[in-house]
Amino acid sequence: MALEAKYNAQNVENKWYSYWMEQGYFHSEVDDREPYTIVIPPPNVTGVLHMGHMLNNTIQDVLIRRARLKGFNACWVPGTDHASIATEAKVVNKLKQEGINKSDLSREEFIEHAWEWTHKHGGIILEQLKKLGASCDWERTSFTMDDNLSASVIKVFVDLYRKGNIYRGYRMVNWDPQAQTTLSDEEVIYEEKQGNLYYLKYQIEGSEEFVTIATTRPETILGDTAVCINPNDERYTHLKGKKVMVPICNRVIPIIEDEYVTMEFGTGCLKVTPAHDENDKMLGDKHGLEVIDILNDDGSLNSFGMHYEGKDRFVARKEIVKELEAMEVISKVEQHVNKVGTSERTGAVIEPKLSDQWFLKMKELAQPALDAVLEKDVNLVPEKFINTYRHWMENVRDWNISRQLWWGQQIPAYFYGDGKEDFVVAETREEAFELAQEKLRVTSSAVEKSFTIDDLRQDPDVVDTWFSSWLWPMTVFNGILEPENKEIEYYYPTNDLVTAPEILFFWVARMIIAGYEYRGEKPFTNVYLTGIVRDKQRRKMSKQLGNSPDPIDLMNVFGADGVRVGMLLSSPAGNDLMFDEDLCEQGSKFVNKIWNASRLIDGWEVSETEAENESARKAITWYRNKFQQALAEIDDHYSKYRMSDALMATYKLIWDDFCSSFLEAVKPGYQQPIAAATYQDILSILEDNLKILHPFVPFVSEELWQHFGERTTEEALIVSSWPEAGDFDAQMIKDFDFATEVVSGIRAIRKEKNIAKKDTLSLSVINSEGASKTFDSVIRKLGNLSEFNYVDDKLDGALTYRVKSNEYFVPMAGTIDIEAEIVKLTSELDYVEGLLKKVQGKLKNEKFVNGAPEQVVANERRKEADALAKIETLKASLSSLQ
RNA sequence: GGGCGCUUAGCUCAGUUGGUUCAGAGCACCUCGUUUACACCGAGGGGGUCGGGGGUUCGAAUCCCUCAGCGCCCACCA
Repeated sequence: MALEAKYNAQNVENKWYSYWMEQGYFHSEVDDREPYTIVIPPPNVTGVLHMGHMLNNTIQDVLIRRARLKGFNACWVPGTDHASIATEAKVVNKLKQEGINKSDLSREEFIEHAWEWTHKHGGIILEQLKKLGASCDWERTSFTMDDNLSASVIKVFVDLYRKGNIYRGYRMVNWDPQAQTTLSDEEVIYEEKQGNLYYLKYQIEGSEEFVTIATTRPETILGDTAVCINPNDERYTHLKGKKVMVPICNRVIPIIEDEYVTMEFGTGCLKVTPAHDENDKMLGDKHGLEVIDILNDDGSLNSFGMHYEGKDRFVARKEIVKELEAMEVISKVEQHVNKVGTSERTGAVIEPKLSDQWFLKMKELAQPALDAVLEKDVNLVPEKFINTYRHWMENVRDWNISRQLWWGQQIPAYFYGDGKEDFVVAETREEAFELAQEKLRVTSSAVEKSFTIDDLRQDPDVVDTWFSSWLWPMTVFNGILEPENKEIEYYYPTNDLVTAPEILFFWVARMIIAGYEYRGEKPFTNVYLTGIVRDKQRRKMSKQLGNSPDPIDLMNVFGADGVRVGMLLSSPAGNDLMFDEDLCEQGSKFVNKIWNASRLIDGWEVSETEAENESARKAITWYRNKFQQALAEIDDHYSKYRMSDALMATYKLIWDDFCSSFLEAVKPGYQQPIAAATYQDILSILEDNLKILHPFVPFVSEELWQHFGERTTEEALIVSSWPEAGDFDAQMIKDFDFATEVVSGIRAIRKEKNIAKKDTLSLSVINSEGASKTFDSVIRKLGNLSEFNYVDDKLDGALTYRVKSNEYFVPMAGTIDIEAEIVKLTSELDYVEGLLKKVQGKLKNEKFVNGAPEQVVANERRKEADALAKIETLKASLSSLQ
């Protein structure tokens, strides 16, 4: 059956994806081959596919498909992340719409709702990836809340605790009043916001005098426990040792001295609120100040807020300013831009808050992970991220790993008493009970008889989502619970990780840390950092802006292959991708081109008796060389993770060399059959083309591959082989390029003289020793020449053109525009004479002749000789015309 | 405030150690062209003082200095 005139992406894509799945080509099992492994950056389980995923997963699929073709045991592990904050927020929202508050539910009930939500929405994104053609090993699909993954997280927590890496600390943390949980430093995004700087007067105790402080957060004055000045500030020497009264609450607080205070900022007097500012906390610790927390967990003021109790911090701020104004203690209000931390997940303004949290010491753990990258044991692509990585790792801070949420792995700490230290950490409640009893035996004279296992209270918090995903490359192979199982030993370390630079610290760095800690080995060898997908105005694509096209729609319009090509056309590693649908259109045009070229071949009548055409034979030899040259380039690009360049090299090979040159040179005349031998070679060339196309355009390539041969299930393109690299004859390729230039000359004349393609012409060239005659037959064919002669002298009354130093003549039966010809030749003469002058000037320069390498000088001399010869010819031509 | 990076054709980007075919590619644009795969096409063409200035060198997109603009990361002086 002949190929359809129009390529139907939808049908073809569904057909082959199903076939690939049925045949189990995506599935990998441990065997004798060398493994090639990628673990997917797990998208949020309830997320939907966006353009970032498209870019990311297209790259991964290209890598995995090429590895499969290269004979590796290719394994791409898919999965999803439970995304504790994001998912919990969605579930809370959904319940709210049903009139249910989270606080009305027990933990178990809430978790049940969360699972329900997960099962309903989870995995949609993975189904969408299938449409893109992602050749993941779906049998290995993992979820960060799977039993064994959760168990791994608990095991690691306990282990790190016992090693002394995890501790519980009363520390300043980032509090999200909306989600009512803490966040890690990395989850806080600082945004510049226009605010006010209020100058407030605090009365000095036992005096009518005032001291003026500056603050951006007047509502926190109720939590003030000191005013701080710089001891070197001569303006305030008289204040030393004095006390001041906080307006409204009239609390008397000391004036303390610390060089931390910047004398130039504001008034040089700083109010100190240890409960609500990290630096103030530091001052408070240093000077032994009281800590007064004025806020509730939801961001409203508590009883220390006095008559503002119950009011939100921002409402309270406005109202307190009014009250202070009325009291006439505001001396000035300045416009002030400051950076406000907001929650990555909820967007709420975060509040520094003191609380008991779990922390992981990072400094020591980070060291091997830092060395790994600096020593290129783990390669970051592009390398510019090494600096960023180093900077972060060298200054890494302890990681707050507890979250006040229910959706996630509950922290395996069990409290048995009311004291802050009355807890034990264990994998199970039973184990915890034993430990607790032991501890009680030590601390109290007798174990309390009434103390039972049910009296243990497990810490209600869960661990940070990243505390589960940092184990991902290990846990997907169950490498934590069973460190010596066959799979982890075979697949780990994985090869390439493809992800966004935004999560370099959240995830990538931590995976490297965990890898070294738990396997003594890196989790992956190469990290390909993609850019951010932006729109034409360089805005980041986001739901809120509504500037992100729906990937599914795109694939419906342009086909998955087209979109894949579109994603890769302009996205070097680490560079943002300015997405434009035109790129996808270009992609689908490319697919169309491949399709039509195949249709041409498909339509030929093959004849066993037909003699081989010389032009075709020569073109086949040439293309095989050209293919090898391109393949070397493509392989080189791949080795450097230059995906766009690999694609572009493939694109040009197929479009320019294969379609425009090769097919034109081999195609039989109208309704002529093609020689069987020629045809077979063309088919094998087509097959090689499909192989290198497959990673980029898996669907159309498989469709054509299956069309042009009877393929058993073992012979599908997806599991065929990447072409072997081989030598190529560079001179032959140059000779062919020369031939196409000769053809271009003919075409130019046809155009100039309005001679149709179908009318044959005659071409003559002055016999020159330098020129290769290898592709004369191709010139004849592509130029549609009736004859192609070598002559000793120039032909009169013929149009002429030059290619390099050869002069070509096309005898014209009709008349030539002598005037125009003279003008043309004269201007060319001018140009060459100018060039000659320049070259000779260079050669007269002794510094150049003596200083430049011989080759360069020789090249200039050659140019000079060429120019002189050309001038000669031009002058001769001119004189013959005049 | 500290660190890193970028600036090459209208757009997105290549340009390895300064030197031959170094000023390039794709797209866009312009001209011409549909009987024999493809107008989702073909054949041609125009377009850049390589951000500005200075320096090193026989020679600079490439090395150095400086100025301007842009971006990212980290820190967070109320």
